[in-house]
Amino acid sequence: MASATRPGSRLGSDDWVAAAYDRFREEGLGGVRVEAIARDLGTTKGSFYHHFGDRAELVAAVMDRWEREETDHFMIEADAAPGPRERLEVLFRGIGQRRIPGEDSLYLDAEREGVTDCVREVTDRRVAYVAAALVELGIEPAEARRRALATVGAVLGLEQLARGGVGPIMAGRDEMQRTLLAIMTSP
Amino acid sequence: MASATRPGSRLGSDDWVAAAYDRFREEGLGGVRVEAIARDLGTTKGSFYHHFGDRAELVAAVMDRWEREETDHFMIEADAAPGPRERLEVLFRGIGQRRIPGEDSLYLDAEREGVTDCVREVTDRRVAYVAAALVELGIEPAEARRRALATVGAVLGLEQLARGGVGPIMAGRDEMQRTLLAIMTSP
DNA sequence: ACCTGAACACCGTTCAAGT
DNA sequence: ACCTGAACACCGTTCAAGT
Repeated sequence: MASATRPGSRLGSDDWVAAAYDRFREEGLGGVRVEAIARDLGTTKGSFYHHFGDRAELVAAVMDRWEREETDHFMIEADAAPGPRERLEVLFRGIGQRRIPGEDSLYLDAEREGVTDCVREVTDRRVAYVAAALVELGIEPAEARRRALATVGAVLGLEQLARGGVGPIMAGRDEMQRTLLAIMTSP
Repeated sequence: MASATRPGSRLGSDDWVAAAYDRFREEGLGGVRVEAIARDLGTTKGSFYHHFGDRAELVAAVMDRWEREETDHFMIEADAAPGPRERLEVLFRGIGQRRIPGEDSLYLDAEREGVTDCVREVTDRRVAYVAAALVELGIEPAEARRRALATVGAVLGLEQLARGGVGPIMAGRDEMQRTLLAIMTSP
């Protein structure tokens, strides 16, 4: 395991978070299991409860790190784009994309794991960013906000459908993004 | 439990499905647990494996029944609407709605539970129905198909966001539906 | 043909006992 | 202050033994 620590030394809560994050990266939140991580660390699951109240606390710590590290990359990328239209293209691509395998099921897992607030915050930021771009394109703020919500919702929903294998989505991903962009920016 | 059978009599696989469906209704697929259902039926979990190969088979049977019973209601309702526009309104409302608590997490659970094919089939039917209504409104078939996908995706995605509590979605559900309808039917 | 009871492997959580 | 080891309750799955 990537996070194996020098054996013999005692563990801190950060060691548990690091090992948990490794598992999240590859398997999603479902992979963040106390007993399995204890195995990764070469210790017993009993010792876990000297660092955390329960598994939910560990999951929350993992999500904190995820939000800090993996969340704003494509907004930074979009900022470099010349105009609002190009910015939207980058955003559409970015919202639907997953950088690490663990993110694949994040929206699916968030509710069951009690981390909807974290995911919501990230989504809020994205909606606001899309809305700002639409305002730049001449759409009035209230309508832009509604369309931004619809857009982000559509990208997430299509992602969901694509995983379910509905129709030609997987094949026509770019096509769908162009369609969305055209519809959402129409006057 | 609703499905408690006359005690003493032996059980058939249909008894297991009935009891499982009761649990699905109230708790979703996550509630379909062999040991818990055995308790509901007043038997042991060991006996379950004389009727099914594994839990996945039971889950598949539950989904079969769900697809037969809960899936086409709002299309029938929509058929009664006077025109395509009214039909779309009924559809938008219907797609986002859940009739039983267990459906709340269906899209979330489908992948983990290996029942994406069933959900996909239902979604396919809905996309086709929306596309047909858009064609009736004068949009050419290929574009109608793309927009129908975007629409169903958006409704599902917004549902997901609403559960996560993003922004004013919960408050402005009707408003979002009107916005979607306006955007998707624009020439 | 169906069922029971125990077993096993995997979880999360608690806690007495050790260092 | 941290850790181990065993325990408990909950899962899915298997299987010998019973009816």
